[in-house]
Amino acid sequence: MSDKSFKHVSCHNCEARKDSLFGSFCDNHVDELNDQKSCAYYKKNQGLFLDGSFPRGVFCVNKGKVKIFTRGEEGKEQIIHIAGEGEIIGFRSMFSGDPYSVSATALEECNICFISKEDFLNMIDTNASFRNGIMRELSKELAERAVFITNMAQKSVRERLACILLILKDIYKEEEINLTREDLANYVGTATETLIRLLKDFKEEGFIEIHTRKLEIINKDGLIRLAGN
Amino acid sequence: MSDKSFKHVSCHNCEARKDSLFGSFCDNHVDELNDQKSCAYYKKNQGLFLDGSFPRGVFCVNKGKVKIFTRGEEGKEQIIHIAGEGEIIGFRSMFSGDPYSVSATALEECNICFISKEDFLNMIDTNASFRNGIMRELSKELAERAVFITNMAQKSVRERLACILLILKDIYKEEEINLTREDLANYVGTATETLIRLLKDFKEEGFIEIHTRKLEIINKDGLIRLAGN
DNA sequence: GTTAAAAAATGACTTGAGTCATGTTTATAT
DNA sequence: ATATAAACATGACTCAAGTCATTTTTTAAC
Repeated sequence: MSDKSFKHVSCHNCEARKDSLFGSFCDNHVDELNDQKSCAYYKKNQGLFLDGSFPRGVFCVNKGKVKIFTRGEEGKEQIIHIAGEGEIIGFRSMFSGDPYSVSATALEECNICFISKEDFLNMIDTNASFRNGIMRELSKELAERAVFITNMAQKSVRERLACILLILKDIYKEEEINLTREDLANYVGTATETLIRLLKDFKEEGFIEIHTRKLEIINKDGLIRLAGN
Repeated sequence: MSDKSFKHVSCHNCEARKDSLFGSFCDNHVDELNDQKSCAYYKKNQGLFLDGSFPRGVFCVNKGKVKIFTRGEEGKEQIIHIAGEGEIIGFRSMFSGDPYSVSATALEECNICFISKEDFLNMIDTNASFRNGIMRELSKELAERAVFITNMAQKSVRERLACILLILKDIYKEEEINLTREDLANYVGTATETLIRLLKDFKEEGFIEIHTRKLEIINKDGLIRLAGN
């Protein structure tokens, strides 16, 4: 699957690690982490794991973006989250014996490290502050998803698009948002055609600029007002 | 707020505890739990906690049902979960310093115990199997919410109602489902009028029986087929 | 038991957003 | 460079589900 020949990035000087859950590790723990992890290169659209398969460990994004999604009845994707640099992916499934409830796919060229289930659970057991970080993260995501559910249930597609663009802004930072219209539609929860029409509206209303496939937000405050939370 | 005079239910012979996260506690731990907890009676529509306030501990439902919900922009409730006997409520907010992201209100007369944050976190730190149970629970809910998001995004109101009725069937067991039309609508994510019309359809199609406010599912398989997952 | 208020129900009307068909542009592979 | 496929875009049409107004029934209060 993944190209294991990709050069090994050291955890010590991994920029992504700094503001990740591994960020507060002391030197000893970073040494250990560095020994345990393996590095891999993923090309665009390559899968990390699939809904229904059993997890063998967790992934940590060093570079690139990864979409986390489920599939509805007719196979239509629903994007739940887009993970960026420093995010640990797939640790939810470490604690139950259950298979993955979501799938993960690289959205662009990625460099992603892997830590085995055994090593990861050992860290959880022996490192209380890391464990607390993980629990805090689980709780935080639970809260985020409650908001997501409420938005889906109560907001119009237009409002939801504004919300999602703001979320993406935080993930892509100064980079331009680079998603297919279909992925964006599958995040907002709408039809691709509807999404395309709304993007055009947003452009005409001066909220965004469209550079072919890439999107740039030029009126963040306007979007915040539109999103309404 | 709550009537603290409600008789103290012992954790030792609490039926609800048996299949709760406290279920695997050894006698010593049950003793401790029993000493630490306080019992309270909640009347219908009484709040346990409010979105935005700071948690002082966790609640454990001994008897009754509790709705967990957020509020959208115009104050409209979105029910995220209905907690029944044996469920521990509000532990997500224990791990972050954040205020509650959801509110909780008794749907009927309830008997609910309370364990302080300090005691709860102490259990987490010292009892690894309890801690693992909590982490498993957090993960499980995260997976459930991913499914909920996907349903909201991709299913019709009719399909969603079928899903929610099946979820409620598991919570209410042999009891009849006893929610106002408004609460049901706020769970399905629709307008009260639409929900009422759909309930009528379901009745005419032989899926449910309506006994004034209470609902009885008489064709579970039919609903499963309709819900489509 | 009477009254007031809350919840449930129904009808009429409107519209946001989905579907389908088709055309155009932009990537990707050879 | 050229072909082929994938992604993007637009128009026309439909309908699920929302809103608003009003009535009926149920529940709770006095």
